[in-house]
Amino acid sequence: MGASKSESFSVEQNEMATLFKALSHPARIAIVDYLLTVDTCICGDIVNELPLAQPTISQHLKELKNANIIKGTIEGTAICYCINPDTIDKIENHFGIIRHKLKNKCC
Amino acid sequence: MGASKSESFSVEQNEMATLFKALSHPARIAIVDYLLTVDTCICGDIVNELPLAQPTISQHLKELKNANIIKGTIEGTAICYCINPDTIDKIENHFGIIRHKLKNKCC
DNA sequence: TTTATTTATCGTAATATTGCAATATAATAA
DNA sequence: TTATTATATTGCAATATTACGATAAATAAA
Repeated sequence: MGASKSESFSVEQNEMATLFKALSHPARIAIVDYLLTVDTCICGDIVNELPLAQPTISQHLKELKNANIIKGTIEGTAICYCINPDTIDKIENHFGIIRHKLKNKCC
Repeated sequence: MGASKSESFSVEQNEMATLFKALSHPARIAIVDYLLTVDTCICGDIVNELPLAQPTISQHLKELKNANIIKGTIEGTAICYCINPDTIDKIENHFGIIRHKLKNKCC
């Protein structure tokens, strides 16, 4: 094997797993961190900030975009990236539910 | 290649990526979900709840344990699992920081 | 048009993950 | 001791991820 048996789980479970997978690489965490340090949406100079080659960054950005964690808008030859607050809300909400359910537990 | 260049990123970035990786599989989300549906720590009958073989579940539990998302205490021949609220706090806090930083952004 | 700039895609090698049968380990019960 | 029960480990095949050089595509500037 090697492939996940994703069809065995609920849509919600797969959705959350997909979101977390998008955040499961230090380079992608670093990209999100960087997007948060600048005042406005930046026109992708992320390549200069991270110790990875341009095609690798492009690939990581694609994954973050596919997971709706970031948005990219074309600005001439460049692309402006920013974080999608809706997806952050979604994840926060997920942990809010976990936190609430944990209140009734023994630990 | 194939291996992550984790040494190129901060300890915090690697820590968060490791946490998210542990949650990046639907089976592991399902395990967390299940642990939240029962009133007390359950003595691992998770195998009966999920459509995966026992060694596969054991492997997923190991990954959740390594990431400190769940704790397991030996109870005779069985093991009682429960969610580690400290790690949930850690993740919630991470998104709290993101949320706070997003307040000053254009989007 | 030609050239430069920026980002995306292709191809591929190295490595990691997933899943499970078989087997091992550990604790309890008979 | 010898089962029995519950969980872990090993080994392996199938698949996915990561990284990057080479190259393509798209837009802007000269």
